[in-house]
Amino acid sequence: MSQNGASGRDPALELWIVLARAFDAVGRHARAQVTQHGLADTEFGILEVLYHKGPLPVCEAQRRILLQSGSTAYVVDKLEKKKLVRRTPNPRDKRGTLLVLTSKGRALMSKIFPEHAATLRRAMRGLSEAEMKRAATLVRKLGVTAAATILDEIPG
Amino acid sequence: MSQNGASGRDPALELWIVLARAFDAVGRHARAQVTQHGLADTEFGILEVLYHKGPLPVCEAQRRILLQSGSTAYVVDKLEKKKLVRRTPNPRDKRGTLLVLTSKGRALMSKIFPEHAATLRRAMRGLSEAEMKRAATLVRKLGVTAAATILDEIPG
DNA sequence: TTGAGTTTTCTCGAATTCGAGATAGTTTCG
DNA sequence: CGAAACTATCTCGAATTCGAGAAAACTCAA
Repeated sequence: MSQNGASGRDPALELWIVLARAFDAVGRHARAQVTQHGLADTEFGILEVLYHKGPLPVCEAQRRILLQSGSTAYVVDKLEKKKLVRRTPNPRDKRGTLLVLTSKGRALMSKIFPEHAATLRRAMRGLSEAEMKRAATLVRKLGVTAAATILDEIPG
Repeated sequence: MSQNGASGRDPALELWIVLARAFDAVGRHARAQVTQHGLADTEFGILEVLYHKGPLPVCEAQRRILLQSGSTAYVVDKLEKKKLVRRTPNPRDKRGTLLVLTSKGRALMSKIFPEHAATLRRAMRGLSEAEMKRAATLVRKLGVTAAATILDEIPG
């Protein structure tokens, strides 16, 4: 997303750079772990939502993993081929499709997820719990307000 | 990178999710701005380092934009075709190549960069300056320690 | 109820990124 | 010095992501 450079004295610029680096570094930990089990991080992302929330429409899962619809279809295809997820019609909305974890998928997640959580704790052990919470509060606020204004940019 | 879900009561998990969302949201602002000038964010990233640091070896620029070497070559090719950057031999190290901004590149950046900074300030106006600084301190610490332990993961 | 506007999902081609070499040059140190 | 290990860059094919439609279904106000 562009990092770098003469961040200098602009707090926004500096936060942006720092955010990108941290996201990248922590992401490498997460990716390395998940890859060991033959999953891409986006695949893991979908399995994780389903594991915790139960069956969901594709669009709902998509929102969580921050991919466009085309990419999501691609990832779901892969999960279906691996028999980790099944597409079923959505009775509530005939446009939609429900994603359901197969028992194979659930078994895999119950093995992987605890490892995943441990990996993240390890990756973040530079911060105390209190610091993590303070960081999360600030960064959440940042994300929420930034997301709320995305379309006000060069609007019409 | 996988976001989502039952973050629940694990501060590390929660911070990870929040980080991903914020990075995505702010990134959309940045990308939208830069795209208006016909640049991809990775292209902008390289121009920005050169703009602020002067000529640099490819590998140096690469470190800043968080891409692999193959992707970096691809991006530099595009910048060269657009006459924004020139590859020149590196007298210090005959393996390497120096990237130099052309005058066209410098002119472009002197126009775009201030806008870019303004865009980021706007994207982040949900936080006060003091909050940005506190966030940056925490997130920097997170990034630095996470980066320092990447290879200790499932090592040998 | 009808139709304009929105939402969900998928397809497809193009753009981007990765990752594994290959090559050439550098460094280290016995 | 010379071998081994490392670094910088590029190439190339494969994997991934995007983005723009298209088709079907839903919403809701007049």
